[in-house]
Amino acid sequence: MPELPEVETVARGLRSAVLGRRILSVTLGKTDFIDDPVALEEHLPGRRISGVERYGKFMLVRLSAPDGEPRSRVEGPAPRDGESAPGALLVHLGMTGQVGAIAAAQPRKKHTHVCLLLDDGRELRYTDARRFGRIAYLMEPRLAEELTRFGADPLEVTPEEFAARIRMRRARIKALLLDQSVLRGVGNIYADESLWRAKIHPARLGASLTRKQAATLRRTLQEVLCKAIEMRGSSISDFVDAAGEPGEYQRRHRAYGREGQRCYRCKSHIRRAIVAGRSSYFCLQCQPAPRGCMPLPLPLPKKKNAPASKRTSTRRQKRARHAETKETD
DNA sequence: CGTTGAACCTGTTTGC
DNA sequence: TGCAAACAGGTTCAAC
Repeated sequence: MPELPEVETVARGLRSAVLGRRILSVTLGKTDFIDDPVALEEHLPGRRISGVERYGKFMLVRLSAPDGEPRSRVEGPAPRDGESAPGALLVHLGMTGQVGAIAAAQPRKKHTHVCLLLDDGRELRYTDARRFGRIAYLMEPRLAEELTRFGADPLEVTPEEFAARIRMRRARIKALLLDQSVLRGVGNIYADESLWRAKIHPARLGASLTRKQAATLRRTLQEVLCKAIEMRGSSISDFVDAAGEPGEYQRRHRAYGREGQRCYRCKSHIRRAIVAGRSSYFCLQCQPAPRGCMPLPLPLPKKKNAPASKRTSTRRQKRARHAETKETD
């Protein structure tokens, strides 16, 4: 789940927690999700954390130039000391990645695979049970390259550019929203939430959106993302920020994860279907399906003896979620 | 160009 | 009660 708002929340937390700290040493656990583990061990010790930025769902932990070594002037324009320079740690949280700084003496949680000992006695730790995340140490030529494959920042994109990126495409709008080369940072939750608010069905083709709909979608997407950042992200299962605190935006969800519950606008029931290969939640009433995808089927067949008629009857509720969907506008 | 499905990985939920 | 299949979802890649 870490999408743009969650990553932004973590990045902010990290900024206030470890900015300016020097890395003394590196300890690694499993490394199959790290581009070049040896590079971490070789290049991080001695460097200071000079900045933490978010780029889509990535965090960029900027590192100051190594300062033990007298940087030779002849090698070209050396970056001003201390400022973002030659290298950065690219961190993607995947789905279960967590980062935070705590006293080095504290026992490490299970699945902690990267520990950076800092000069204040704490450790910056990366924990990721599923290891869907990614960590890479990249130096400037390659870093910039790496970032070129991403699309526009959803919070910065102009109405014109947004429309251009969506309305010329024949792919489904849901697929486009999730495509990091179209927009960087949107994931399943905020795609569904913005589509619900814009009253657009996820299976619509990008090219089928009117200018007005594209404009509306851009606006609802930005509203949803901004509000989510304000509320420190959505904690569906295990997201926590850099301080270990969960977010609150899950209380504002109107579509995501609400299958079978009533639509906040029209009181019909929220449905779920697989669109663009992902579970998608929407209100068929508010978000009319495009022609020819009427009964967009679910993941589906469990048994073949089920009396095919009672798909609307028994709906087991998740009471765990009940308390969370309450609202406080 | 687009879509689909598999694979990666493991904790949690669901089903029998 | 217990075990196993299903699920979850970000990203990439192969296949159609």
